[in-house]
Amino acid sequence: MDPGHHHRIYEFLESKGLRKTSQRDAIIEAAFSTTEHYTADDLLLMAKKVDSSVSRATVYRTLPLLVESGMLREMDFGRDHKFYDPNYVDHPNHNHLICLDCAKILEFEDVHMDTLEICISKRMGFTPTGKVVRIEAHCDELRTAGVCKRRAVAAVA
Amino acid sequence: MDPGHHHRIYEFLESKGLRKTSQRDAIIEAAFSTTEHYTADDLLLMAKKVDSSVSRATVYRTLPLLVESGMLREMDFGRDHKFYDPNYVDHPNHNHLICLDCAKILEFEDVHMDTLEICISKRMGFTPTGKVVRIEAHCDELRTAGVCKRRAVAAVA
DNA sequence: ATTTCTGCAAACGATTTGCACAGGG
DNA sequence: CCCTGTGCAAATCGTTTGCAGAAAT
Repeated sequence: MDPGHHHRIYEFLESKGLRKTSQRDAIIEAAFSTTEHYTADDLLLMAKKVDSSVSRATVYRTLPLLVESGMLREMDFGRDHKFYDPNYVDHPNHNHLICLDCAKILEFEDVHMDTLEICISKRMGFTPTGKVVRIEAHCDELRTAGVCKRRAVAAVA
Repeated sequence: MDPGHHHRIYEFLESKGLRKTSQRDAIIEAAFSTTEHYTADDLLLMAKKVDSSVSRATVYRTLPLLVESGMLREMDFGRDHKFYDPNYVDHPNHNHLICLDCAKILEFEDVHMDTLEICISKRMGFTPTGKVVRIEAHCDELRTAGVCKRRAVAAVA
């Protein structure tokens, strides 16, 4: 993973008078070692592989910090738990398309969407700071060919 | 409220072999007596005003039915609890703009947004069934005039 | 009569928190 | 040293569920 993530996070922590610890280090390393979305519990497992002394409580205490730093995004996919998305650092304006057939979550960026966000907000008398766009859809390939080759390819498009 | 809501819901319930009860009646009446968003607990309070025998359990058991019927929409506003939106019957494609200054939730419809949903999905090889768009923004009037007259006007635009 | 519904209260499960000790500055 | 961070286990709180009686068909 990009070690720049560590830098940026610790800059943020330092600016808040917070300390560098081995547990936070492990959690941060785990948090940005993937481009997949994960739950708090997923992250606990990943962080434990780096440093087995990491506890669930520390993960739950660190997550809000990562979110506040802007490096990690909390997501509501309408499921039971909260998910976290580490891809906003590299793609700050990306959106999600959820395949109803295989439950895969695809990410996409779209300039028109971003422009529209601003136009609509202005029209209503607002200045937007961000948006959440989630499209739910069925896979065409599955319908026509009976198979969904996409299952393996859930990355930023 | 429009009594047609009752009809449509009971049609749905009947089609599933479920029964018409006074508690469900009270909950349905409460659920569509407003255009505001509410939580399960809010709905319990509203339903109790109609029929005080309604219990929290029944509200929680009825909500998924209303959602499944398509008359009510479950919403994640990124807050603690789930919210429910009764306005999808009349405005099936509406979206939300959340004012970060007064926390009011404004609803809006936009054809371009709907078109874009389809274009983006098609481009990725999908056929969309729905979308969730949430814009977070600051009120211009509050910034320039120091007051937000909008606080009283949270309706479909 | 049969089956679904209901209220109650207990259970659930993800997240939060109080505490006493560990460890960074 | 001082003060923040940690693990543990208990608490929290919205939501779900088992059960025995009530109501619908």
